[in-house]
Amino acid sequence: MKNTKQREVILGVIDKMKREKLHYKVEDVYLYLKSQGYSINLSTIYRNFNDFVEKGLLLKFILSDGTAVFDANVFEHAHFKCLKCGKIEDLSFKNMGINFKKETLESKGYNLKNISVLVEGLCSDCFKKN
Amino acid sequence: MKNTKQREVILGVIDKMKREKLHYKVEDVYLYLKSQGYSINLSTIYRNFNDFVEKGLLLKFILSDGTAVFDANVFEHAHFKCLKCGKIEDLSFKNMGINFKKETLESKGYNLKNISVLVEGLCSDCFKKN
DNA sequence: CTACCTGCAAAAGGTTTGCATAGCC
DNA sequence: GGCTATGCAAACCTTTTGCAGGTAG
Repeated sequence: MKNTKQREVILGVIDKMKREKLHYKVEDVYLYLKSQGYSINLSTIYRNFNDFVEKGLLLKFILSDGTAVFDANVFEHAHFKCLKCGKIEDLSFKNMGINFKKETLESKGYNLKNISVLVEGLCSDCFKKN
Repeated sequence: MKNTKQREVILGVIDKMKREKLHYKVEDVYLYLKSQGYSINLSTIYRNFNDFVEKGLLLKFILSDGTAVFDANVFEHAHFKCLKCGKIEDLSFKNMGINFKKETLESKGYNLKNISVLVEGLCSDCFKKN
């Protein structure tokens, strides 16, 4: 993997995502970079983010509308998405009452690769306004 | 909602899905109906299946490749998808160690609409062949 | 120099939509 | 007859891909 200017900038975004617990779609990354004065091609973002997912630096999950979201928190956890304001938050498995018994499947010969838990609804702000 | 020939046929598919625990994408429904001698437009399948989801007769979830899958089992449960053969199976929350503490979020003012749990990996058959 | 990256434009794949026609009720 | 549903084609959106040119090592 070569050190290109684009990759450097993208790694900066990933770092920001990690520090600020942000959940970005490719489009979000693109717009954010644009706002910072960088013009990086969408394909480049797609390629790099997907590469970083494979490398385990990022986690990718799919919303109910089918679009992909990237998360720099790669520790196993769940997500909440507000259907009104679009906000996405991390939820810990423990707090949500999830204690995955992987053995249940593994003892039957299954090989698990990834687990995705998505909770959708209204966040408290949006629910109040209803 | 009117009783059309197409709707009747589609309800038949949903009944079959329920009895045989099938998980169909729109394309699957289309091909199945074709194999049975029916030629129903894809749009019609999309519109009807989405209507039935809203009515609570079907459940819809999204795979990691972004495509939608319909399930006639609307009882809260998780799904396993084999990344090699594509097979989809139901998993009970209980067996998987999931005991959703909805109150955790509800007590904070959230209003939950749906919870989607997707486990992906290799089923035992495919894992053996690896 | 060579392999890998990027930008661009086009393609792909799934899903939705506008419109005219058909068919329940 | 009026209103809903369907078929068809086109539009949409996100994501992927082929290719030509650019750049790091």
